[in-house]
Amino acid sequence: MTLPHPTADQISLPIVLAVLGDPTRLAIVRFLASKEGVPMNCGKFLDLASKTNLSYHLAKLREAGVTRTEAVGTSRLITLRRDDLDKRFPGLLDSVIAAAGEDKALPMVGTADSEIDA
Amino acid sequence: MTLPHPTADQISLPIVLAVLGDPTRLAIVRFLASKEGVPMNCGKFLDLASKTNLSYHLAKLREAGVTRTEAVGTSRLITLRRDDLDKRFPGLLDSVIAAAGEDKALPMVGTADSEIDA
DNA sequence: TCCTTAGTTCAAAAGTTATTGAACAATTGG
DNA sequence: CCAATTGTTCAATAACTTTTGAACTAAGGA
Repeated sequence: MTLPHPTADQISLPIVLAVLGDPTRLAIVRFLASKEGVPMNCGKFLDLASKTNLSYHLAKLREAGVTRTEAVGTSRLITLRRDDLDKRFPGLLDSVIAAAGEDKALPMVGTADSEIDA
Repeated sequence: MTLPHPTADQISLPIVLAVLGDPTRLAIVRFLASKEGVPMNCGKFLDLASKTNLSYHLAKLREAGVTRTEAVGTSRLITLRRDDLDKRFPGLLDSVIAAAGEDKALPMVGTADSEIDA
């Protein structure tokens, strides 16, 4: 089962920028980039926002074409759409991730609690 | 006379992205980039929005640190803050401008009328 | 089957941003 | 001085976005 995603050519620059221009979503993207290749479920982001609110932000990221979300059981596996973003907007994702990596003001995933599992 | 601008280190990534995530402002930035070095006055952008609305969008760009605005007579001379943006977020401005350059959906400066003056 | 875990949906409330018009200020040219 | 040009401010409104809680669905394990 796959949720609705834009095709690569439907991805819009102003929408991507607006979606990344929110600290919570930028923190999500930074974390996805830091674990690139490893699909994350929504629970990984619970120190950024409530479950309901995360559902909202993750939908925004998916609808903008920034992330890909795959439903597996009751989970959603979330990955960056690096290939499509690089094709559409070369260099953009990398420069955003690099800049976000330096940003002490952004909220952090994994500062709150349990690094029980790896 | 200079209007209030953030210092280079006060420029915030999410704020810059949010400010660029608006089609009117992105069109302004694309036009500034296409004439880089040549300071533009507000009137150059009148085919994007009303005078009042432009004042609002140009203030947003200035307050975010994306543009520099210098008051000269009754005019405002507007330039991109490329040096500061490149220092803070290397590669970001270039990738945004390149992507915006391809974007047929963005509004255009100079499509409406008078190329009377150069 | 029943319970838990994982996440969505919905409607409401709160907050923010964009757009408008009318009135204003400041500079410049006649 | 007067009028035109250039742009700002203000208050109102419209339009969107974010956040919330309660209710819900769907899968998986005991």
